[in-house]
Formats: sequence, structure tokens, C-alpha cells
Amino acid sequence: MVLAVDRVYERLRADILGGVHQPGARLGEAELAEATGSSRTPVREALRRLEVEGLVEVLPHRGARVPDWTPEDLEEIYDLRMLLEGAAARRAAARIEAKDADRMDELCGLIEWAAAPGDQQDLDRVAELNAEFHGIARAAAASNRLVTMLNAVVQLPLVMRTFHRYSPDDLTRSCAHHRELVAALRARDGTWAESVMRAHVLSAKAVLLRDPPS
Amino acid sequence: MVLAVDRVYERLRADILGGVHQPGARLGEAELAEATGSSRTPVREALRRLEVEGLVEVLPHRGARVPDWTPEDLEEIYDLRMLLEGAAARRAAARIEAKDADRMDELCGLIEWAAAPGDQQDLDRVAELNAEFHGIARAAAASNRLVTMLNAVVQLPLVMRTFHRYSPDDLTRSCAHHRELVAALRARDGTWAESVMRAHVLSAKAVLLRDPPS
DNA sequence: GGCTCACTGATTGCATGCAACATAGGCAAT
DNA sequence: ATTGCCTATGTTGCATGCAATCAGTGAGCC
Repeated sequence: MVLAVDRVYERLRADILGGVHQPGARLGEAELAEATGSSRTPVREALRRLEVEGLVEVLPHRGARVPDWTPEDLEEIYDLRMLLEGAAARRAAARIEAKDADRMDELCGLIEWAAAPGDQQDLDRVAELNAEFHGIARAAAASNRLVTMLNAVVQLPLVMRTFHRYSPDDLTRSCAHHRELVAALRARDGTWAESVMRAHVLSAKAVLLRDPPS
Repeated sequence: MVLAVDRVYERLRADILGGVHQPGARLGEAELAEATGSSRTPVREALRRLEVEGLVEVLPHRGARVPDWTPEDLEEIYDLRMLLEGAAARRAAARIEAKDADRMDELCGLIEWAAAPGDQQDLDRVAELNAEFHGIARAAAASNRLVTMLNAVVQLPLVMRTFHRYSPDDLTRSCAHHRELVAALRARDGTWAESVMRAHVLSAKAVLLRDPPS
């Protein structure tokens, strides 16, 4: 048995990150309750969780909205991401197991293929594989607290469809970061891993701020 | 009009941090509803918020509990605090206004007096003043996201009654950190401020891990 | 004697009803 | 024409009822 509040939460989260609910869109409780086949109570509780995680903003008596990020927000968010992802990478270097590193290498290959210019290019698939890659890295950090905090700032790229803004050079650099991160993790070098990860996040930030969303 | 869910949230948070609800204690919804003069609905929503912030743990169908921190948890929490407080201090150095720095200096004096050995020593008052001191620093960072994340890890010292574990030398060092932080902020030196803050947090961590709680 | 299982009591999870509040539109007064 | 108020309407906030689930207990069986 899966709790209704969790169903609603996952659904809402996916829809916000996937762009189904655009920034600024109103999220009516009754509407969401009907859409998820539950009542308003679990919807309200899911909205509270998402509010704390920063994925929705709730105004008293005025309902919930998907926030729209200002450039200052994006700057702040990416700086936090750099800090937290870097710390997670450092922890991961001390803890990662060989099979996880192997899978990350595998994902590097898949990402490189899906990102390469040509008919087979599929940037949405890159986003998906990229999410798995970084998911493994975060899991290897073995810190629930860190993971929770990252959830609040990590998956914005999906909202923004970041990879569609990447130039071919950006994509090449991103793939190089991935390969280097795995190397640093295998070498058990936390400082190296943290440095690569920080560069990786900051380069993503540069892409996003270079050509601001909408 | 203040929302019931916010009342319950503040009350619960204060009671957990203040030690009214000891780690491991069960938090029954009906009990909390009666204690706060509201119904179970706002209690449930407040518990969801506190769950995301890591201040309570909720098991499905089994209710909410105050988590009890293992030494590994404490290590993790203090490392995160170091990161986030350091980042906040760096931002604060670029933004703080003179009157806030003045108040922080004032608080330094009050803390030093209340922390000094003798009849006037009052470690609970030190904790209170210390919270205001760091509250100003965090507010000067002007980052709601950072503040929210810090809330999840910052105020554990209150639970642990940390200052009661401090030796006279620890207290002296803590006060010196405070003075130095204000100097770094006034100098608008973000790196200095971050470094002092990291030292401050890590020294607190050392005290806590030196003599583990209960 | 130890183990299993059903029953009991209590608690959580969810649905729904009602009251409080906020926004929008119309109407009147200046 | 503009401003202010007032009502209408939809929404949120909260209380409560009921079903689902879990911990504990004791009887029955191996």
C-alpha cells in the first residue's frame, strides 16, 4: 500500500520539474485532488512538503503557485548546488563502491553518444541519463540530510531544459567533467572529486546565466 | 490572524529545540492537537514541515518521533553547518549594514559577560544571545534558501545544551571567534568571514564529539 | 515451553463539511 | 472619470468522522 500523500507528492514534483506546471501557474487544491484521485487533505500535506523544499510557494488564503526564478534566485541556487554537490562528491570519494563507479562509466558512454551531434542526438535522454549519473554520486555520499537539501536545488535543470541551451562545446565539457569525476572517485581523492563537481556545477550556471530562461 | 498551522509549527519547533520533547519521544497527533488547542489537521501539516527539515521523523501509520542523533549524525550535521554557515558569512560580508555589525558587537560584550566564570555566569542566557548573534549574521546573508537550510541543522546546539559542555577555554575561544567575525564582516572580507565561521562551527563540533551527549 | 495467529485498543490516513478569508465586479458618491 | 465600498463567488483553513493499519495480548497448537 502506497500512501496517497506520497503519490500526490511524487506526481506534483514530477509535473513541476517536468514543466507540466509552468512557473507562475496556480495550483488549486481541489483541482489537484481531482487530478490525483484523492481528497484535498493529502494534497495539502504534499504542498507543505514542496513548500519547504522550495518547489512551490504558498500564500495564506491565496493558494500555492509554482515560483518563477529571478536571475538572482538562479545565481543563489547554483551557488548552493556547487557547495552541496561538491560536499557530496567529497563524501562519495571515500565511500563509493566499484560497481557504482562502473555504472557511472557506462552512463558516461551513453551520455556521450546521446549528446553527440547527429541524428541520434537526444537531449531529453541526456537529461535523464545525467540525472541517473548524479543520482548515483549523491547516493554514494550516504547522507540523507545532504540528499534532502540537494533535492531542493538540484533538479531545476529539468525545469529549464538546460541541455537544450548547451552548445556543442558545453556538452563536450560536461561529458569531460563526468569522466573526470569518475576518475577522481575511483582514485578516492575527495578534494579532486569536489573540485571537479564544483567546476561542473559552475559551468552549468554559466550556461544558464549566459542565456537567461524565457 | 495567525494561522493555526504556524502556531503549532513554532510551538513544536521550540519545544523540540528547547528539550521539552526529548529525543526518542513519541509525538501523538491527538495529544499535540489538545496541547495547542487546535485539531489534528494543522498538527499533521506542521509535522510534515518539521519532517522535511529533519526535526522529526515520521513512520507511516506509526506516528512521529523526535529523532535521536548518533555520533555519525552529529558529525554529518556539523559538517553541513560548517559549509552553510560559512557560505552565509561570506555573503553577509558583502551585504551587512553598520547598525547590524554594531548590534553584533554589543552582543559580543553581553555574551562575554554572561559567559565569564563567576556568580553572574548564565549559560542559558549565553545560548539565547548567541542565537541572536548568529541570527543577525544569517539575516545579513540575505538568502532565504540558505536560511531555510540552516534551520534544519543550526539550532541543534540548543537541544544539546551545548554551552554547558564548554570549558572556560572553549567559551573564551568562542567569544574570540565572535569578535573576529564582526571584524571580518566590517572589513567586507568574505573569505576571512567564512574562514572564521568554519573554525567556529568546527570547534563547536569538537566540543560536542569530545564528550558525546547522554 | 515456545510459536502462531486472531482479536483488541489505539493511532494514523483520508474524506468531507463548514466557516473564514481574499479577489473581482458592480454600484454609488465625489 | 475616478475612487471607495459592498456584495458575490470561489478558495483556503480547520474540525470532525470513519476506515485502514499497527502494537500488544492471550488463546490455541505444535
